[in-house]
Amino acid sequence: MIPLANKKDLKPEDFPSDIEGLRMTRQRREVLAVILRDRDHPTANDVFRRAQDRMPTISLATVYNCLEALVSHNIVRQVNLDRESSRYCPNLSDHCHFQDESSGKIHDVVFKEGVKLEDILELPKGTEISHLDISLKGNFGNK
Amino acid sequence: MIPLANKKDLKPEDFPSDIEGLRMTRQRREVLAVILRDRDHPTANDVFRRAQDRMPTISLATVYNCLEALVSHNIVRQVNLDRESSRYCPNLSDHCHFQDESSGKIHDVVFKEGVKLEDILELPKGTEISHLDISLKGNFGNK
DNA sequence: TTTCGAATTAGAATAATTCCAAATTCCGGC
DNA sequence: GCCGGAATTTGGAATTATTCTAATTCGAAA
Repeated sequence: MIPLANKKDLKPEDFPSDIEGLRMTRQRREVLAVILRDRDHPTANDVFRRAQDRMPTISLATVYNCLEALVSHNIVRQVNLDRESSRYCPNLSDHCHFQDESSGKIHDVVFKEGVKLEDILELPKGTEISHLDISLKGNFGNK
Repeated sequence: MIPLANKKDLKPEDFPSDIEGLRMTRQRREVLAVILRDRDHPTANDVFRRAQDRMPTISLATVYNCLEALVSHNIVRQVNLDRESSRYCPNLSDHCHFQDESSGKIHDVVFKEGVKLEDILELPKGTEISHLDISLKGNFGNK
């Protein structure tokens, strides 16, 4: 179900040649590897700089192309907080994002067991949800 | 608590000279009046075009300035969906946003009675939430 | 009425992202 | 292995929303 979620140390060249119907090119492997390795919700530009370590000729446009391909094939998730640049996240399970205001860092937060949207929101009957985005900002108590 | 939420038909010139500690200039009144009148979550540019009807000399920069002043004084709320331009909303009560994928229109959705965040999310004890954003995308069933 | 800080303005600047057209790579069939 | 068409990559230009800047205007208080 989340085939790649735990493959933190898989080398790019070991990825299968096709993931979720997406042909894995050299660049796409590299971009994906960066996102799986450093799970700190990097921006496109972060990914670009990191990918350059192993692939100095990769271009920013390609990073954007790869990210869009990976996102549209549900291999990685795009995270938007306010008007900041998009960030990318290899965690595909249902979760939301908490931004610590003192560090700016983003943490994944999961739902409590058994929570369903219909229990929380007044939605017209029959409403179909295709995307859900929850983001929080605040501070951890122990500070 | 939500002093302006229902003042749909208040004329700009009738606004008090100070709202939530913000001095109400001619331009700020006009911008606020537009947001209170048309509750369709306009973008800054929408607000600009509408404000020009009654105030042809207002500038886009001013609209941005006014919006930022109104938002930071908690008089209107800024709504960000994905990477689209920010939208503005006079509804200050706790609610979230549902974007109908077929029309693009945005609807307010409220929480069910008594729902609390701590009941829904696995948050480290003591976490303080300063901002919460929930947005949904999908379709109404009856279509 | 004068004054002074705040607000407004037009236009330039910025930043993230997308677009474009050319060059390269990939892959199946010969 | 070689060829052709399709997909991908690339650098740079273009776009878009928003912010910045510096000059001007406004407006409340003295």
